[in-house]
Amino acid sequence: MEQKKFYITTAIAYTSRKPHIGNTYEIVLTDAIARLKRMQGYDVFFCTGTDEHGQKIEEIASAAGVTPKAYVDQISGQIRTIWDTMNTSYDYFIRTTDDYHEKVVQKIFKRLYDQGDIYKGEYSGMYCTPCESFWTESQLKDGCCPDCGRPVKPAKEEAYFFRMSKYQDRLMKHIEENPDFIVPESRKKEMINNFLKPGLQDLCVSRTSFKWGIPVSFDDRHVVYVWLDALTNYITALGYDPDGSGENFAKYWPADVHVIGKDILRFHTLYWPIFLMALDLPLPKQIFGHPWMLFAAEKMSKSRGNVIYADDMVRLFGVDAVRYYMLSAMPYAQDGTITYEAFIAKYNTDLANTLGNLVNRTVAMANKYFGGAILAAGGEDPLDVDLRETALSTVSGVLSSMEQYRTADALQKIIALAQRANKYIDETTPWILAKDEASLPRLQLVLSNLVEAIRYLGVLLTPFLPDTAAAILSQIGNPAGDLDSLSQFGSAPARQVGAATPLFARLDEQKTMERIEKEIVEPQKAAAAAEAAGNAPAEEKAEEPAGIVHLPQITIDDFGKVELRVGRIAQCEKLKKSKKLLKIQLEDGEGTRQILSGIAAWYTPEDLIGKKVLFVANLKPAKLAGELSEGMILAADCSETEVKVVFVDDSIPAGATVC
RNA sequence: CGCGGAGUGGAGCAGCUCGGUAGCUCGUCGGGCUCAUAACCCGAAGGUCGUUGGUUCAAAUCCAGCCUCCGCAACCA
Repeated sequence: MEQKKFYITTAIAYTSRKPHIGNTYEIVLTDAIARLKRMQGYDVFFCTGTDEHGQKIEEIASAAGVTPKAYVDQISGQIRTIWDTMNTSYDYFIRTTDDYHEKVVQKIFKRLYDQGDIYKGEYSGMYCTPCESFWTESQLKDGCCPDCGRPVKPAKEEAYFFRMSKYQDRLMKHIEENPDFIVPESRKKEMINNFLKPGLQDLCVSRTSFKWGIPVSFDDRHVVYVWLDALTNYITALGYDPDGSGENFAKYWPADVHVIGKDILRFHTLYWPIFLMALDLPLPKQIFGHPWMLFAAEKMSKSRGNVIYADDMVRLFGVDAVRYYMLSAMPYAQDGTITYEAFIAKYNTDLANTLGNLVNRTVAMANKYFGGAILAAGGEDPLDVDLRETALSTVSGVLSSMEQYRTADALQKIIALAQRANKYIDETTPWILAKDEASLPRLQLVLSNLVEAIRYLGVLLTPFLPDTAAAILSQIGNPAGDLDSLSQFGSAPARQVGAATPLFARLDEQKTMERIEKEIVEPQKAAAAAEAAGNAPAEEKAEEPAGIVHLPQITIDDFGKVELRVGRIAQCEKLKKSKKLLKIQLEDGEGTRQILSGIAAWYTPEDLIGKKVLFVANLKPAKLAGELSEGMILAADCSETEVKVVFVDDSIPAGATVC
């Protein structure tokens, strides 16, 4: 019998830091899909791993005083530990620093170069000489290097580029002909309208400005840059080799689905298929862009102090409780949220009250009334029939929801079956049946039906909550646990149930919140404080620090280079093409000059016209949104979300110098 | 007019493809039960489905405009 194969992947996790619970969602989601596919008889290959190269890692490692390799070894290990803690059943864990991967990426690069898809060109950007770093304009802070605060200058760097345009039409056609290639639907439109229609830019695929990467085999000043390295993990993990691939590659490629975060959809739906076309390989069947898990409606970020880590949650609540929240509380296409309160509520309602209590009360009754003996399910009372029908339709419902990877729908249906079973208990009132000798046969049948319904729950929960499912099946006497056994309600034979052991202890909200505060939040705050005090690794470098950032000292001469003057805002209008920019005509004492300022979120033109402000008069003009900007108006960053312009007294004439 | 998404009882979501009594979970109120983890079951209150107009016998659902949020892209000088 030939088994159908199913190749499923997560994105590989970047090893710059420990992943938070939002990052962990992806592996759990993918795991649930993979486990169900295995139950359905597929030969599943489930691949995950870590993405370990790049400038950022090089910098973090050097700040921490370790080699990049030592650093990524540590983080990759940490990530793998979390994946294991989450009880995920990946078949292969790839690292982009694996010898095999590096070797094949080099071969791929060479091949693409030889066949003309990769060419040598120039990458231009802003360069900070002391730091030896390129920055894009948007990364600059006040026009200076975001790292050291020193000025940058436009510079060019030799780089290799991939000719995206060549394959664009083929890709467009593929997307049109395969409506399920990109899901959800809304993401597909975004990709087509934003990138494909305007025309794809050629992609920079090498760098010379850092070393921590895979060297280009024929030009060792260059390392392979990000995506050509990272994306190819999906095929190198299977043993792909341009000169002859391994068995797994032949067996499993193309991927059936790449599960990824919506933020990297562009790379997976545009660049990756094009790379594959260039290599003359089949494209993956589907890219599934899942939404983000947010903490109380904000993107999780360590600097905001709102990070939740999966392993902390598992330590307090158990792995299946965390898996359950992720899989049941996340909407399909929109971002979902996690709060401790919501977590506790969901845990109590579904896991403790509905599911756990159902199993507990049923098993307790079976033991109490019949010493744990259970017969095969059956009965034709309308109540029995309804329970049976609900159980059977739950099976098909769960499977069809999962066809679209709708785990929340699937779990909701499973819980609904548990609710139906709880209701069946109320309807059949076993405790009354137990009082009359004559109704004991009926009682036995009722309990058998209940135990059978619980068996359905156990089997159906297996992909989502593997440990809990096993515990349920064990408590009801280890009946068959495969999907086929669900085709007939009552197929499980007579047996003995075990002891009634609660599956999920109910949580007291107040006490639990106190415990979370003490065991998760406080240690995290302490760690953050220690880090702010400066004795922690510079792990946080790329993100905005919590306190005031001081730049290096400058001399009076340095300051003298800045021409600060007072100007009067004569005219001001909103730029239609921009959300942030205001176009200002400024009287500078000699005439007027045009300045663009990114303060549209806080000021309307009326607020500003006639006001006097400070501006930098000798800033090199730049083009913003196609408009010339000849200077910069000074404003104060009051908080992350508020900016205030520094107005000056009206008695100061326009053109006056500030020193 | 860059592209896309969202706006449904106090909270979180489903329904919209294929128009026809607005559904689920939590919360609130009332009732029932006692096998069970103060759990379970039933009932009730609570929504003119962002707004304005249009199509239709009929619109949460289709069409157009507007308002408010969000994401992507872009340019916070």
